[in-house]
Amino acid sequence: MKQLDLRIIKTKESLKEALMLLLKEKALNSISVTEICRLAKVNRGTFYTHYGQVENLFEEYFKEIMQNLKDSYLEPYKYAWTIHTQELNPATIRIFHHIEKYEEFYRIVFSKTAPLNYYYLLFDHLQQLLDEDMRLHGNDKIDTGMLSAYQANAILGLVIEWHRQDFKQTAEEMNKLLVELLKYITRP
Amino acid sequence: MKQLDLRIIKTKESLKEALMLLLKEKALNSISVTEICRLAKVNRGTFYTHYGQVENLFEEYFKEIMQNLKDSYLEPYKYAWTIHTQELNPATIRIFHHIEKYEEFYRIVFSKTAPLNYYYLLFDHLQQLLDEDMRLHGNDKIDTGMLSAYQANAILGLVIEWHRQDFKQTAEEMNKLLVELLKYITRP
DNA sequence: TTTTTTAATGAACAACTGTATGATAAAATT
DNA sequence: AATTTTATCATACAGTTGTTCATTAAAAAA
Repeated sequence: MKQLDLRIIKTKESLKEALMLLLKEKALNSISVTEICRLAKVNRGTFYTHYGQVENLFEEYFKEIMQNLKDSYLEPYKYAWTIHTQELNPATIRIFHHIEKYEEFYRIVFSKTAPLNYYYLLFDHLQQLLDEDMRLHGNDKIDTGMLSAYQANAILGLVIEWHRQDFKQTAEEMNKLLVELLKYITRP
Repeated sequence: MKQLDLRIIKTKESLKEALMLLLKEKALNSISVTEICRLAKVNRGTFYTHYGQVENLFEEYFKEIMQNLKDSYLEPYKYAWTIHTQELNPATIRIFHHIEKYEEFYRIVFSKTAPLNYYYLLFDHLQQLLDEDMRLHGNDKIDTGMLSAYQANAILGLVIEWHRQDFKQTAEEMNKLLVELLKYITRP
């Protein structure tokens, strides 16, 4: 009967809370283990029994956001899109709104110093969503795996451009832009 | 009359050489400043007067490869492609061969721990090449900036997938794959 | 060649890293 | 409630980091 030790839960919560506080002040790559432990009032050795480095702690936060991405996809629609229903599938439509909602988080994930791993993880989640959606509603004669990979790339490319332009567009505008681009590409 | 001090050149060369040696043994993110300086027989303080961190030293190597990417684009064709001349522009055709040539380098650049910054730098170079090519040979009624950004994303997405599959395809196969994908996308 | 400039050096510094220890106390098990 | 398990703790260690400073020596300028 393996029960989760309450001490572990408390320690992890303290560490996460400390990291969240620090992230509002400084960049992820400039936050030290010592700093987190001081703020969390947790022994430094204890940090190392759970996480090897600050990034591993951040990844727990990452997983939460990814779960939310998936959840928001399963939720009934509630955004202000209208025209794109036929042109974009639900997973695509929602990704921009999701990112808009967690802008602070994605500023970290797409910052210059962030490890490429976050990009890969995000890619995997997005591809999976697109792939599931295609198999449910799409043409089943095509290789959904390859196509979802290509589409995930296209969308993430657009998201990166969005980030580089400091998220100045709204999520709705990004959806429109994607539709325009697809129109241009598919009708040369 | 600002002349480049010979001592600086020698120091930088030693440091670079040491980094290159270490990169053959271990990952970039596990190489310490101390280690490089020990091997290069350069004082650690001297390292810090030129570079703030190991990544900055690596970026000099990065610039070299980017220069080569540009050079190889200006060179006359010498690869074994035939069919794609009408379907892909020269910059696109060459990128896969270039990456194949410097596979070792790109394994580092696309590794999970590599900072996203390398991706951004590579993107910028690629986009510039595509944009130049479009303005020379392409339709000048369209927004080449936006289009080159989209194309650079599509190609880099494919390259990332290539890396994740351990570069098992040849550069020529990657060109063919891109042509196939574009065909599929533009003829739905 | 001599003088001037300045890059490289060695040494020292506080702070952080990653790891290991036995002691303590909180939780789970009986 | 008593016992067992184990997470956390304080402490210590050698090694790395990033910085500073006076000294040395190599290069550039005169």
